[in-house]
Amino acid sequence: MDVTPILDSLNDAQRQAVTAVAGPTLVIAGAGSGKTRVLVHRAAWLIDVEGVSPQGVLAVTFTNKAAAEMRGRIEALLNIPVRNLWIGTFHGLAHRLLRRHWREAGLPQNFQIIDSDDQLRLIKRLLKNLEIDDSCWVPRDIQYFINGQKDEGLRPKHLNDEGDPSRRQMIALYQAYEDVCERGGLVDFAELLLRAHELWRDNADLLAHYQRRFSHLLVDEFQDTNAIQYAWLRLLAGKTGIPFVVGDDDQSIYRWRGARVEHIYRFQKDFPGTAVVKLEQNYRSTATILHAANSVIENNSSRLGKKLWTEGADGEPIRVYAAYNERDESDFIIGRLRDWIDQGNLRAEAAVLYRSNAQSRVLEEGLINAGIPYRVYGGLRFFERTEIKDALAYLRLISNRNDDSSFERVLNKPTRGIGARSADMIRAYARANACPLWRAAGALASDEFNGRAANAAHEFLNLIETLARDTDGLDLPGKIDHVIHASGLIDFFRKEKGEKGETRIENLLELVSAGGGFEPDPAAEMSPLDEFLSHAALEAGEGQADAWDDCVQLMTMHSAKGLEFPLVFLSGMEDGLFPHQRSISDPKGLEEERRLCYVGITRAMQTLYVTYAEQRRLHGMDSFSQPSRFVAEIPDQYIEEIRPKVRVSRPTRAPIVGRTPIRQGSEVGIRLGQRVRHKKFGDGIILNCEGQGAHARVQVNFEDAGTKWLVLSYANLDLM
DNA sequence: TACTATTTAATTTTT
DNA sequence: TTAAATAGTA
Repeated sequence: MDVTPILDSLNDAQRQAVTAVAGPTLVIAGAGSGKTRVLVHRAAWLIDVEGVSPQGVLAVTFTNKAAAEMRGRIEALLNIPVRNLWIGTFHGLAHRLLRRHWREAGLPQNFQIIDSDDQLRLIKRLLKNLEIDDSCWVPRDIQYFINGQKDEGLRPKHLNDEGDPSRRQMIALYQAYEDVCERGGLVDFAELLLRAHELWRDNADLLAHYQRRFSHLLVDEFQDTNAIQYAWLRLLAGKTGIPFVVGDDDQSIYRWRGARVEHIYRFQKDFPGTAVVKLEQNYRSTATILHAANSVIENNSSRLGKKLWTEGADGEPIRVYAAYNERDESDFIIGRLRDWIDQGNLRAEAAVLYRSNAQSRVLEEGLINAGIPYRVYGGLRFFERTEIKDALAYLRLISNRNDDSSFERVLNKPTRGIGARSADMIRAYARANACPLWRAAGALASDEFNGRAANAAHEFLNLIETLARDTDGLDLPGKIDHVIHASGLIDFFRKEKGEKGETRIENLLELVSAGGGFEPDPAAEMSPLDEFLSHAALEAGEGQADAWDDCVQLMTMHSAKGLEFPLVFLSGMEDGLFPHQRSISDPKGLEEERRLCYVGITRAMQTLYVTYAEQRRLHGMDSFSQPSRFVAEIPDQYIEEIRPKVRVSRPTRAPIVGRTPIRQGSEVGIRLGQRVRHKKFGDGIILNCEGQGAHARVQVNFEDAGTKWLVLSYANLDLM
């Protein structure tokens, strides 16, 4: 057996990982250390050298993109298409299992997946139904609560209110939400994972079957697994399955989404005899950039510990620019981008990263003015557009009349005279009789509604029935085409003025061709339509098109994870913005921000600029800020400071040490997040600043007295 | 029912 | 500031 193609291109550590003996393996793969390569080559090694059947390998990732890339690369390496090899996202694989074993999972055969937007709407509707004030019970918070519990594997029955009435309410809402999903045959993202876990947990035979089948489990981005995903993996691994997990504890940036870095720390305990391989050699960045990254991340306490290094050159210093304000910052970045482009480089090889999406605005304005093409990552995706979701809702109703979520969405879209009043009555009836909206509408239409409303309701019910009948024999694109026309959606959007309606219609037509291009799995135990609908929920499509154009890349640091660019700008590096205000006081939150910074720095291959603004217009008010503490964590020797050419003279701010009283009429020591004491209101935190000199005001959130705006020169605040 | 005024709040995002 | 959601009006 010639193993050259599999091992040739690997370094020692990578080779050690790829050829690890058949036992649990934990690969700590630093940024740019060839993580995917190791995973791909490991799969090839198992199949080609160890003689493991492709059937016996399960590879799990977080994104569809990663899954597709892995499959492609494995096939390229082995030079054969590997069917039977299960590669997919956690959600995709869970979905596959649930479709296959819907009975055991306690689901209807035609269950449908709802995305987070559907979920939120469903919760809002639920609150309205139960007549709960949604200003008191914020739908988003409830959604967060429900998903958080599911991520931990907890059902309402597992939860205890601990005597806390608000918690009791949350649990009750969770239960009510579950009931609605159950009735409508709806499954949300977290539910996919939870159900798949319960499926195995409660069906020993089934579990045994899959345990026998999958001898090797390959896991990507292991640091991002949540409790239920990890539990699912451990169930599958059982006593004999061999997990091979790859991750980087320093790049864990999704704690707020349920990801638990701790899994990477406890892996060795859960799987005794684990071989640990560290990949620290970096093939992406200059030594200077790596030194900077290492220095920053060293400030985190809980780490496995790892130091990136390269055989490459030191490269350029990291350039730090202290801008006067956000406009100045943007001008500076654009100037450098210009130079870059003028030197004959590709625009697409430059990326401007920021902490939060709102920061893209100023940059975009500047880029437009400068006539530099750019692309912002992370917009609305195809299957998330309203018009597409409307069309999908019709299709879902055709497949399942009990889908309340879809029913509600299109009941009066286009308007057909079913106003808020009629809709309320339908909801009330459905609630009183614990039946789907569909049945409620039918009952009311032929019974209680007066002429006009009854007509409208009948019209809607008939429309759906007719659509179902008329599309019965059609193929998928035919069905979609018929539905978007016959439902009146096309006409509805045609009336929308401006270009908007036109785009919407184009998108709807695009949906038809998406249906045409969709290849249903012949082995699937469901209709191509249902399969397409699931696919739409599970794979929302590309964010923004034009990826092939040569554009400067604008994105958040989160979305930059996994990418690399020769030229990178980290913008808005200010305390309060990054680290973000909301994470700053929580040590765990701060460490995660620091990891995010580490991710940001390690995106850069050759040139890295770090910029911050001393003054920034935030939420319509000017505020002052200090450079991000992360900037100070980069040793001076790697930094070259660039000062603005023209400085507007303004008071300098002294470093804050101890309790410095604020001098009248000056903003010395003021920064967002600063703790202050007021003689009447007590202790608080500065949220915002405005104006200068005698007019300077600050907004302070007092622990007891709430949030107040104070004029600095009168307030006599003490810094804490 | 559609349009307009007002209020409110303001990370990060994939499935 | 501004986007989105809600309330009010024609």
